[in-house]
Amino acid sequence: MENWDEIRTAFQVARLGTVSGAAEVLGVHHATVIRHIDALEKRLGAKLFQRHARGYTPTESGRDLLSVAQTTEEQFAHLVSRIKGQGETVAGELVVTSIAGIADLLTPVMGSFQDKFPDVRVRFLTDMRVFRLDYGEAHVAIRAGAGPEEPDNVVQPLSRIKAGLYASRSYIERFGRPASEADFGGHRFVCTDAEVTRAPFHRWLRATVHPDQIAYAATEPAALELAVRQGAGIGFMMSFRAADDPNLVEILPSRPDWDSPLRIITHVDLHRTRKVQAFLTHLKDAAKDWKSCT
Amino acid sequence: MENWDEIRTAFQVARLGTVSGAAEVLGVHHATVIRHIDALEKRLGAKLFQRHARGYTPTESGRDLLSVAQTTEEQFAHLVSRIKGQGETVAGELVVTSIAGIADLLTPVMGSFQDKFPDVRVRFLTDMRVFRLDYGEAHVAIRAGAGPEEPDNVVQPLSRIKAGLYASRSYIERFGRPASEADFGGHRFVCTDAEVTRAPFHRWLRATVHPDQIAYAATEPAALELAVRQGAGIGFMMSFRAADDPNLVEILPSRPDWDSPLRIITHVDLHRTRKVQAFLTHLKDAAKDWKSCT
DNA sequence: GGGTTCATGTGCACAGATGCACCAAGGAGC
DNA sequence: GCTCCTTGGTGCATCTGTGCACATGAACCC
Repeated sequence: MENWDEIRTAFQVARLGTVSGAAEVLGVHHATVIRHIDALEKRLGAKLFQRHARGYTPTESGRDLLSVAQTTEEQFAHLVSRIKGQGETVAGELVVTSIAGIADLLTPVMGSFQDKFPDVRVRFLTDMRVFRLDYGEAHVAIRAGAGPEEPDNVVQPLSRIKAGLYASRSYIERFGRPASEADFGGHRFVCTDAEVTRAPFHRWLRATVHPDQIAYAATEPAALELAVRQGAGIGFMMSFRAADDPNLVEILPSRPDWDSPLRIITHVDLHRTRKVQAFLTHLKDAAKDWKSCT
Repeated sequence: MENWDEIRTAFQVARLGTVSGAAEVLGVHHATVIRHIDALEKRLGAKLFQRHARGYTPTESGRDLLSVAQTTEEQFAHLVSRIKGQGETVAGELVVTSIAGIADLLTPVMGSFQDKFPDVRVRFLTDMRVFRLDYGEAHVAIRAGAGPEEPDNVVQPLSRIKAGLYASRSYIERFGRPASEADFGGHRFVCTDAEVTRAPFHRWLRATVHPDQIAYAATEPAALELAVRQGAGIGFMMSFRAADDPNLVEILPSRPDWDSPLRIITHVDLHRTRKVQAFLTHLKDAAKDWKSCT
């Protein structure tokens, strides 16, 4: 069955009983209504209406169409009101994606957001690959570093994640503690395995120490972190993750160029919706409390 | 929500994920699809799809539309198959109307028809007023006499209802039995009250006997019949109704010009359907068995 | 019974929707 | 890194569908 508009026209004729009445409701000329009915009946090969001087009386088929189209109209009306209201309410699915490293920071934010808006179902996706906002994979992405800013995306700065150079007490007991950058000779380091890394502190580390000094390399950030904690070498960690571990010693004072700027990225189509705006506001509020760690 | 076709277009885009695919399925140019989506989103004030190089990905609203339109398409498909098959099956409602006088004859016909086609719901309407086929009030009408044949109606002869001139034995005991038409003087007659009657035997009676001889007149055919049975006078009765009453005596041999020709009338739009045809065949078969009474 | 009103039906002119051609851009595969 | 292919986007010519005017017929009211 092609041409749903003709069904809609026939529906109004069946409901009102006259072509003229249907034409007025539909906002078209009554000639159009007649032509729609004629075309529909011709294609169906069956009469939907009995024509007479007082109007159109639906046949059995016409009454069948009436009841089906009646529910269709109601369904569509509900659909429209849902869609129109959808931008105005804070409900439904909210998909947030970020790098795995800051999941600790974001999870409580998600939780309190859901407390505030119970109708929201949060999906928090962390994966190695970068989720694509323009494919509709997520509403909001939180990313680090200065990534490519695609034209369809809205980018907002969130906060700066401070990274520090740490070593475990067990490492210091074995290899000593370098007093400064000049004292790095002979020390062992932990660094990401990837040659090209976007993290500024890892770029700094690769530029500063000799490649042979990198005793432990891994692709997984969590693995690197564990290596530092277990004394495999001196390495970078997020300050907020190292802060509560008394076994870790900060080797050098933190430098601003090690910081990773966090950015909030939303697709321009979704950025305007109240749901996304509510989450952005909530996220920025929560980020103020991160100051102690950044 | 006006313009159901745009919803249908959006449905196919959401289902297939690409504008080109939807255009092919819908049999239109892909530019048309784009314009439909744009118009729909503009009117809704919400994005239904995220556009990207690999196609259109439905948003939350788009997925909502998808599921609603999915069921709509299925409903319409069912509707179409019902309507297309409706002319081919013998089921649903069958509305038959006739004059009250032959309800005795028709009721068993209805019963056996329903036995043969259990899916048919029969409505047998008898009323003083003439039901109008062109208003869809009935599928089949059985009428007597030579009525007006409207252009939209299909008229078929059914059979002839024989009428006879009867008197009760009690009447004959009191007033004697006329041997012939010439012997009618001094006798009492029962006739319809209406000056203009379409029944041929009543026209004959009014033309034959003096008005003063009409001792009993009524508008209701059943009342006239009862009057004859009770001995109020000599009067016409349907032969099939008088045959099984031993108390009634036929005064004159039946004449062909007293017969009422029965006609089957159907609306031209409904005449072709299998349901009506099945009933007409069944009715004509049954009418052959009426021969004994006609 | 005649005028009035409201209904459907149809020829014609126009406009908005459609199709076409072409362009641009992003993946996929080599 | 290259080309090929698929997909979306847009200006322009065309055509189908729409609106208008008018005709026609039936029912209703005075």
